[in-house]
Amino acid sequence: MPELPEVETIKRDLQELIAGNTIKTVTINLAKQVKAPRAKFLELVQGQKIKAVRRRAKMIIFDLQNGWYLLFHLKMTGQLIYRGYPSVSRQARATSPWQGEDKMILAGGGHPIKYGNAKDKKSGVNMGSLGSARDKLLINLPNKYSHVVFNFQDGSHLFFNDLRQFGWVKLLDGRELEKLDKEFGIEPLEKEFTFKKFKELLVKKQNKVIKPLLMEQDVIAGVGNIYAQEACFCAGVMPSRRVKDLSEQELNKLYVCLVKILKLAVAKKGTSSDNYVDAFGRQGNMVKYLKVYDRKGEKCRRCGVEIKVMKQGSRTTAYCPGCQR
DNA sequence: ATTTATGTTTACAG
DNA sequence: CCTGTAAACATAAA
Repeated sequence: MPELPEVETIKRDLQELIAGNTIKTVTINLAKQVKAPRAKFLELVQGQKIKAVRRRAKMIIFDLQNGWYLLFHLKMTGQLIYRGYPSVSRQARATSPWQGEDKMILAGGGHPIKYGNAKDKKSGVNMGSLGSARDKLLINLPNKYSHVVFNFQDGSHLFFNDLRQFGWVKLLDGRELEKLDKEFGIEPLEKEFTFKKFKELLVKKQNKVIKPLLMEQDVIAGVGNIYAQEACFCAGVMPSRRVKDLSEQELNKLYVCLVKILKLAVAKKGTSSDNYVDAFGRQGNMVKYLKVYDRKGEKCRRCGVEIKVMKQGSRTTAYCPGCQR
């Protein structure tokens, strides 16, 4: 699920909460999501302090004290949910809407889990009977999707949940991290992402179709299906256009729009729907600002024409026939 | 009951 | 090189 803005949101909150924490033990419930031999993983991770939390593309990186790096990819449905106590972070206590009660705070986030009325076999809890989004996340941790759990020295926990089990956690040394870093493109929220640079990158791919191109991780890192669609709408460009047919002005609009939308999405703590909760249980608010994504059949907020969809590769692209040329 | 779709990425076939 | 498709998996909606 999460694209750059959602991963950035999770990263910021985790940085605040667990940087400085020491991992006492790790519980691995589903070994295939840990891309390292179990013994090696435990050996190198348990007892380590987390020096910092970072993001690259759609990945979260923990810098460990011993020089190794923990790398998470949430793919479609992964979540990193932190459950701790107010004493863990004074600032977290001050800003969490959930202080008091059982004295726990929650942070992290990820894909919404629509529990519907399914029963959690592990706990026997009927998820449909639960009320708020908070209940759904808090009550049942670890739940049947908690495939890896980091238990900190101070008694708090970080749950790596993943309904569809596509996500992973890796353990890399410095050289491997550097190598991986090179496989990804430019970070669109960094200073070096100028229009000149954007144009340079795209011009190398003259024959490509613009919307899927925006999602290519080795060109621009972190842009996924939602924000690529939104950038095309904002620029008034049909997602099926080829780079070679785009004017200078259209390229410039795409650049300005992409940066603007990503920044807005980070400020709004990402896109969310249903019972999704982002860090601290606050809902991401970006969904209000989406113009085409998930709006098939609805009227364009700008021109009133009905939003249509097309398939590009295996991904759905929504667009406005009135606003996009 | 069956089919389809899902915010990701990779592998593979042509 | 490019393109498109399936596949990893679970769930909800159609």
